Amino acid sequence: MPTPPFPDDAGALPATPAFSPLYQQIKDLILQSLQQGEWKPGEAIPSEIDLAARYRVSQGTVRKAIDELAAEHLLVRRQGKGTFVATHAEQHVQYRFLRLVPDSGDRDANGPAQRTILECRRSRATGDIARALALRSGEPVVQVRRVLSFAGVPTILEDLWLPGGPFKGLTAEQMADYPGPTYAMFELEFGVRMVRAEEKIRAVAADEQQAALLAVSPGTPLLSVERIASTYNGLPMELRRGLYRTGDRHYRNVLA
Amino acid sequence: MPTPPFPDDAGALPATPAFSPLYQQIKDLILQSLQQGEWKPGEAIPSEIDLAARYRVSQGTVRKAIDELAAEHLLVRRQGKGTFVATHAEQHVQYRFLRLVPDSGDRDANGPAQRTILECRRSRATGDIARALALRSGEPVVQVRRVLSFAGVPTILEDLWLPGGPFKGLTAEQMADYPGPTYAMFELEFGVRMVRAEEKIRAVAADEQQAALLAVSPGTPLLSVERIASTYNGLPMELRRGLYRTGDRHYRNVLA
DNA sequence: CAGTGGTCTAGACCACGCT
DNA sequence: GCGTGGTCTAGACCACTGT
Repeated sequence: MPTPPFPDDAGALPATPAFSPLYQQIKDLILQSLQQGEWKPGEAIPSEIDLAARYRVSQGTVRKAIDELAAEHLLVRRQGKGTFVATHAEQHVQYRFLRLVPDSGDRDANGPAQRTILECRRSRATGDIARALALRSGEPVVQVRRVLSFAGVPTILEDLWLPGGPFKGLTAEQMADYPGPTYAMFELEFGVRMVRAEEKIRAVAADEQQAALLAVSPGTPLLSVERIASTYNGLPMELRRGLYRTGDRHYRNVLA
Repeated sequence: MPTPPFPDDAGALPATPAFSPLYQQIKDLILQSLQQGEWKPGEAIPSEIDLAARYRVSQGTVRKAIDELAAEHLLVRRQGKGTFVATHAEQHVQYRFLRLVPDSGDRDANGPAQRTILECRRSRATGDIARALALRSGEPVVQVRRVLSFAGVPTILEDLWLPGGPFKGLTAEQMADYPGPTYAMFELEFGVRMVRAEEKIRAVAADEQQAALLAVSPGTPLLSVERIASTYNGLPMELRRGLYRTGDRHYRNVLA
């Protein structure tokens, strides 16, 4: 199936050589299958040998493609068992996207966050929301406002905007009651897997309303975290604006 | 040279199998050469073929070791030229550790930062400084305070602590005058290459002195960024506490 | 035991950068 | 043209997981 990486057949010399290694083509094919839901989060994909046969390629080439996808956390290899589609529904990668940790470092000190849904309603995208979600102004979105508390202490105030199409039918109950990460619920209920995110972080002062919801004094410095999360194809599927109390917690980042 | 990955010779059954793949052993040997300065930042290391001969191993095994070191940004591969020791003295990786970017996104909008050194002196490690740098209380450190400005606007106020041994002789002039990243100067002048860093981020309010140095009103929310940077062997070689103005800039982070 | 991913090798050929 | 890293293959064997 994958064309061997020969120079183009047509006589016209291409401005871009458009050379793409075989393993890259295989990677794209696997990515396509993930995108189309041929293999769902948590499921095993076919063995390397099967994939090699399917794509008429050596096992080594498939291996290199899978290696890269595993490095990007789209797949997870498990020796002796197989290769699996990564999912947010795993104890072990639970907090891949939440960087706020207790100063003690012990993340599980006070268990999972309690969620309080303040609001969950359909609305229409304003200019900047639309821009962030690659929609047009006025297109339907789902808007959620919630507070996350740890050990009873309100710590994060978040607003979420989700594109109305893929998230049609999302309810406050779903947001509140699902046992596990919100992104795991998105996978299960809406078939949307968040794969990558970009965050912009600032320091801001709490206004009256924010202060009340987070039980701090107005003017308290808070971390403002704006996140755009995207799926396999790179299309943005969530805009999130959070305010983090950083009294006894901090945003942890590793530069490598 | 590298012992084949056979089970231990001794009869005692090991609690840890202590199995280490060949490429991992090669990786460690290369790392050791980097640590000992056999190849310096910016220089080329021997070709894969040479290394394969040196370690009595196939080229593929060396390749896998180098692949991982390149993924960790310790080495840089350049097709047709060779493999080089990574360095901070490169236009292209200039800002690998500075995550504060203009809201416009264009990092080079107002060129490199201007550095104002407020202080540069030898002192002795207090408890928490010592802990961060893996020293004992009272051991000598070099302490630097500086302001970074962009287009004339003071934006970052930083305190640096460096272990006194490796950084013996560091002067304010060196900190101020070196044309290029500070970490490049550390490589060149002190043979210390920063390889990894961990940051803890909080929101704080500017006090009187900080406000004056950053030309903002007291109480302005600022990003507090505490960084511990380490060398090849993982030993911490710098503690840095910065305060960032985030009026028209933000700390950018990618979650992948 | 069979099946999976993980390691190691050897060899052929390709793409790139330099001289 | 030569030397570098980059791709691709084929085959052997190891380590881990389940039956």
